Amino acid sequence: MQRELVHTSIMSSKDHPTADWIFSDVKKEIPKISFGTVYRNLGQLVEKGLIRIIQLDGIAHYDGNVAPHNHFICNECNSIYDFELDNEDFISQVEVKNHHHVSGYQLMLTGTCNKCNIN
Amino acid sequence: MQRELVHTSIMSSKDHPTADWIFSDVKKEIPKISFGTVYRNLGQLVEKGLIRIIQLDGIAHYDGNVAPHNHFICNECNSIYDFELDNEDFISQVEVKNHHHVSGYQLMLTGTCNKCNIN
DNA sequence: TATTAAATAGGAATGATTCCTATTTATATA
DNA sequence: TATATAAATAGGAATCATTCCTATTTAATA
Repeated sequence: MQRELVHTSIMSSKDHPTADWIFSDVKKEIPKISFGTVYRNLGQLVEKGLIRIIQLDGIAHYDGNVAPHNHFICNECNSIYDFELDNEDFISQVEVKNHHHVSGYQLMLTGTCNKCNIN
Repeated sequence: MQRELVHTSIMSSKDHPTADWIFSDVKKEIPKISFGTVYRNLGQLVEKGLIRIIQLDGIAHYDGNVAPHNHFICNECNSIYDFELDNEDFISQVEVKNHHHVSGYQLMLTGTCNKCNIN
């Protein structure tokens, strides 16, 4: 089943690949795979909660890490780094101050990563 | 100049309108305006820092509020609310722990807004 | 094995956005 | 003011990621 190949492709790439990249990658194993199949399986994997989708400048990236975490995008090398926070008090802040009920969030920082940042 | 009309259209809409919405809105004043003009002017306004762009499910929304603030998206009515935080210690957390240099960020919470949330 | 359901390839269709070009409008300069 | 130059525009074609459609293949089940 191609769905598993799509899944392992995402998991093995420690990056946050696009549908296009995944397509090319899986194609190495199954040359006849089609774009439709990749997208359909990506959708199903997202629905099952096995992967996450990250919209970046209007194009979708996929993330095999479904544990709660955040993303840092380097403006120079365009790498996407994961990071975790010690406390996420902004959730309770918003619930208390604005009386919304928060069920999810996405935090994305941008800047220069430690590799590009030549101090 | 149409650029100003595009700008005031965004400012007057207290929402976070899409290019499509802005196009329709400005069209009321200038029926001959084209999509190309709207997009070109939106791009220039973003470049000048007069508006901000928010990517949401792969389509661009525009925000006339350029002061630092965050967004809450209601899953039920799809409204986008602005909110501010008292402290944003996640920036220093990431700079200290991951040694990246942070120059900007985007925080987006999702959930049920106080209007949809019938307690 | 026969029957039914799910998955697939391939390509067409869609929709947001960008690009291109001839024309119009604004700006600067003599 | 008249003229040259630059910026802005309309309109539509082109692009690109994504979705949709359909005939065919594969898997699951009785």
